[in-house]
Amino acid sequence: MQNKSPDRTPNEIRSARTRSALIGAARALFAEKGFADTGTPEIVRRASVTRGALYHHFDDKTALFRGVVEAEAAAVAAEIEASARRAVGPRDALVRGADGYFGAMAAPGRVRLMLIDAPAALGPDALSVIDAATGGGVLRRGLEAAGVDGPVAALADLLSAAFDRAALAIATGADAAAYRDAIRRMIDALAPPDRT
Amino acid sequence: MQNKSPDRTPNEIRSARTRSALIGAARALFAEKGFADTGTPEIVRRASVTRGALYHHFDDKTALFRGVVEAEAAAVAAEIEASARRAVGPRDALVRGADGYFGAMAAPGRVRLMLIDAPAALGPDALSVIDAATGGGVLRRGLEAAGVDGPVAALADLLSAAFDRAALAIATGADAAAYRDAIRRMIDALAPPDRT
DNA sequence: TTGAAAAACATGCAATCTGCATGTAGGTAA
DNA sequence: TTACCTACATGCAGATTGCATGTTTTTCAA
Repeated sequence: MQNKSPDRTPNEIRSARTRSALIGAARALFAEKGFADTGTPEIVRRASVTRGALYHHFDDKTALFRGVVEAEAAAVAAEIEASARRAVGPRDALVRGADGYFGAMAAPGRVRLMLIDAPAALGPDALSVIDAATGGGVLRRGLEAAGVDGPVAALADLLSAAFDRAALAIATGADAAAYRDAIRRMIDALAPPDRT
Repeated sequence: MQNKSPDRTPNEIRSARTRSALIGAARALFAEKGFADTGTPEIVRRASVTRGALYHHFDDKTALFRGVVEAEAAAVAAEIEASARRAVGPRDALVRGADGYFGAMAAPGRVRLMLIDAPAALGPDALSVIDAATGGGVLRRGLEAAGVDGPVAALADLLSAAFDRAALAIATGADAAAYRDAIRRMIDALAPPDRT
């Protein structure tokens, strides 16, 4: 991410530590018990911080959750791009990007955070903004690069929803192979293999 | 729905009235302000009922919400089946069913209730049960009837997710035509038109 | 018809939680 | 050193949830 430049002032270091402790504690508890069933007293207890510190760094409990989700989204996007970078062509990039996505979404609790609680707590618009800046954006560019015609933005959005549902299904114990196969089939249907 | 058979006992009538008033008031408020931001005092005020009556009929606030969502899901399923019934073949049934779905999801607040708040409040498993008994089930049978091979259950699930995302996008002001076109394209890709 | 039992509600309370307002300690800059 | 600012601590007010405990209708059998 960002290296701890040694010339940071003590206040900046303190703030970063507190913020990080809060994000970390909140991530763990939100992932385990859900956003609604986790109270701020429990979060600050786990972070070894007071509620005052929380409300100094974040507007409210939802803002803290937003911080958690943004960090998760950034991690997922990084893993997708890392996978896609190893691709040989645009269609291969889609397939490899999909692998990267599923690998990233296998992180414990991530499905609950990003796909279950985030839409309700942050609202669909805020979430789509985060998505566009991370996973959704690369998917759309991937479709365009693969030469898909038609309403590419809408197609990318729908395909993104299918990805999410697949990750959700796998996380809740469904047959992972079947869902990966189904996703592959969708990609093939939209971006014909013979095109690459 | 169900005709008021004249031989119902007064208690049954009273209970049904109270339940109905609660479901109706809750539906309106949950749709407008969301599940988390609606308190039970406000619900019972609108329903002209006391909180005691609420907790007599429902285990908790979440159970009331489940009642609302189940009613919504039943209404959506009914509209889908009504549309699909007019189809001439299995593939046409998919397309007409899609129209029915989008028509049903245009009901004010329904997207928020079913696609935003329900997953977080009821949990994905409870929601998938409701979905399987309503929209998801007909979609899967539709794909099977259309002769789709492969992991049909997974494909139906992913396609269902795409439908949901399209309804969400349209409800939040996206280009409806583009999303309907994208859905049509997905159906065409999975169930080739020449097959019918 | 009546009276006991059950169903359907009504009321009040205890435990929490959230957000903020106000107070304090440590850091910064002139 | 001093005045100010950032980062945090503490306490409080309002609201909410779920339940425990009354009260009022219905039911049903004698």
